[in-house]
Amino acid sequence: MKSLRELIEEAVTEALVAVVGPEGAEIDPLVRPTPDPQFGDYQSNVAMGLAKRLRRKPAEIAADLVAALHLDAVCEPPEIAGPGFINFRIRPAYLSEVLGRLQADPRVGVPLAEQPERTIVDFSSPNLAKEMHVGHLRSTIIGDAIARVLEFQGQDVLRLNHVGDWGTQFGMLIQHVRETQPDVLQHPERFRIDDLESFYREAKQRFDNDPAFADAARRAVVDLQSGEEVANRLWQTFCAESLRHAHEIYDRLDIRLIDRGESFYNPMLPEVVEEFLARGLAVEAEGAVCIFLEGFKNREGGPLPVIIRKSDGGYNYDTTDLAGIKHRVQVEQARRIIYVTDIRQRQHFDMVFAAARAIGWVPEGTKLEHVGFGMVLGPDRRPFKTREGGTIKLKELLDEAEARAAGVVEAQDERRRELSPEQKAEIARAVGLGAVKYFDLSHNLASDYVFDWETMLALDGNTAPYMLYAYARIRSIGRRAGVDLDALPSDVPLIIEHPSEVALAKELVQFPTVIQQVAVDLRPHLLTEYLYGLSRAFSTFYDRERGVRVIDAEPEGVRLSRLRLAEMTARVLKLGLGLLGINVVEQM
RNA sequence: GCCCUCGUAGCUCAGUGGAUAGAGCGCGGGUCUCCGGAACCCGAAGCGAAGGUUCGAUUCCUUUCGAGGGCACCA
Repeated sequence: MKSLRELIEEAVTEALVAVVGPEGAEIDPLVRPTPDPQFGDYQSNVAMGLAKRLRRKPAEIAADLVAALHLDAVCEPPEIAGPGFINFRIRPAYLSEVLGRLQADPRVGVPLAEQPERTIVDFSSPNLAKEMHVGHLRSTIIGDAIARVLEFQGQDVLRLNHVGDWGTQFGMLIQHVRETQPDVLQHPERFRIDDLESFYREAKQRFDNDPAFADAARRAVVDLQSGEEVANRLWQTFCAESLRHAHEIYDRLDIRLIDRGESFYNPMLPEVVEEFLARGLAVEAEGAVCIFLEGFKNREGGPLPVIIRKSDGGYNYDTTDLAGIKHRVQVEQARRIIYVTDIRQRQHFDMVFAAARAIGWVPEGTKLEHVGFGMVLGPDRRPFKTREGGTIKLKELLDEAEARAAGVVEAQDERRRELSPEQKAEIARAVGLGAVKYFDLSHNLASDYVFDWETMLALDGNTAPYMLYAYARIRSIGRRAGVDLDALPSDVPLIIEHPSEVALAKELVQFPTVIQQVAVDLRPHLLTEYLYGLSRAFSTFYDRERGVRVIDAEPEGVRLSRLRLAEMTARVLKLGLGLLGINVVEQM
């Protein structure tokens, strides 16, 4: 189904053809939402730009366009305002017709992809040598939300956890453990993530301060690569325990991921280098195999290469990522590959994408996209750390979120004292985890944000507690009205008359457009903005001064219509929050 | 030095080549005998700066100031 905006765009384009001739079809009709409801819902700004070209006054052109428009079923007669704006106001009758079609649709108008697009979302991707920490939060949350939106569209999504399970850090760990913890080899089952964390710290310190150990660590990497048994057993133990730990976090966050670490691509690395060399796209420079691409410069202004084989013969993440692209395109048949990492890696991905395209691995129309996000900052506006300067473990952060949320729930409950301890715990979990996710997703991707418990757990404003409360309260309307909102007839005649009903209806019909936009732009905060706006529209609808009666509305037809509007609002909230990875609760 | 991201209200954040730049918190004032006030209404207060393109720029371009980040064998 076409969106309102598309309908108007098509009509304006048709009018343009009528007014200026066939080339009118090529003109952007410049249809936009209006900045102010007094100007209607949409406006076309095309007349102003045409004035010079046609040597006529914009208002006259606008008048001709309006005369040629056929939108009677959708809009009130368009008005010309200001220097030549054409203003469109959607007819309430049209809104109720559209909503009437959506009320029986569990997808609320979001179309299912006719031709699912094979899509890979590469996200979370922790380094397996360490416990998951706050640095992994954003990729995990954002990647999951993006995957959920694309899955809801019916795309064929593969969620890949490109874990760091290879490289020098494992050499350090292996060597350190081999020297100091013979026990681990005998009893790998006793080995826990906490041990890994402290081993890593110790190993890192030795690596930085003891050249002999550093050498041994590098040799341990060689052992690992050459299949030496002890090194490999240790490596497998580390990886297994790390992944077990990571999936505890994922389960808690309700996130599914397929682990496919860097080591998966190891066998493909030599041929990546060979292929670039054979095609003449890579050359040896300073002992390393480099791809020099147009437009990338180093600090001295010289060329900046993609290094695919180091001078010591080893491979790095450029090589692995290139192998990854090749595999994902050729074996996985991906048509869209989305990398969710922090924005500092933007240049790396720009270069790797360019290299992959240069060698022809990426067919026309296949999209490689980097979703880069900003840092999580502490109250001091520095990268978020513990008071002692250590990293903040994800597990502890989630624990604290739930504990703090429990306090919020308790304070709410004091007004009513009707929730059981189990209910409170469930609500605290939903609110706490929801708060962390929602706060993250509601920020513009590229900007850093300050991690602030108070703001994210506030009951007012654009927060998870507010949204969850909004949902719970609407559900309670059903209970109080003695109606099962989920069992309303699927063809309730919708009466959209009061301004607050019109405003709410306009919000509801926008849902498919917003989902579409998030899927294209990969910006989850567009969805949080929308859901917040929807909640506010409902708030006005339900307000005793500005809104309408609902539970006790008369006659029955009006009451049913308004209950349906409430139900649809709840449904969109639940669906929308669900696409952000946030679970709702029926009571709060 | 080059490149990237970003500078919007006291604070935390949205936003658009178009008509008067929006929320939340905080602040000042007011309303409703309140379907669970997630109340509601009014008000003060802002596009870092300067140029340019444009009928129109907060948005695009240039310069400049400021913040953070990246810049050859870590990922």
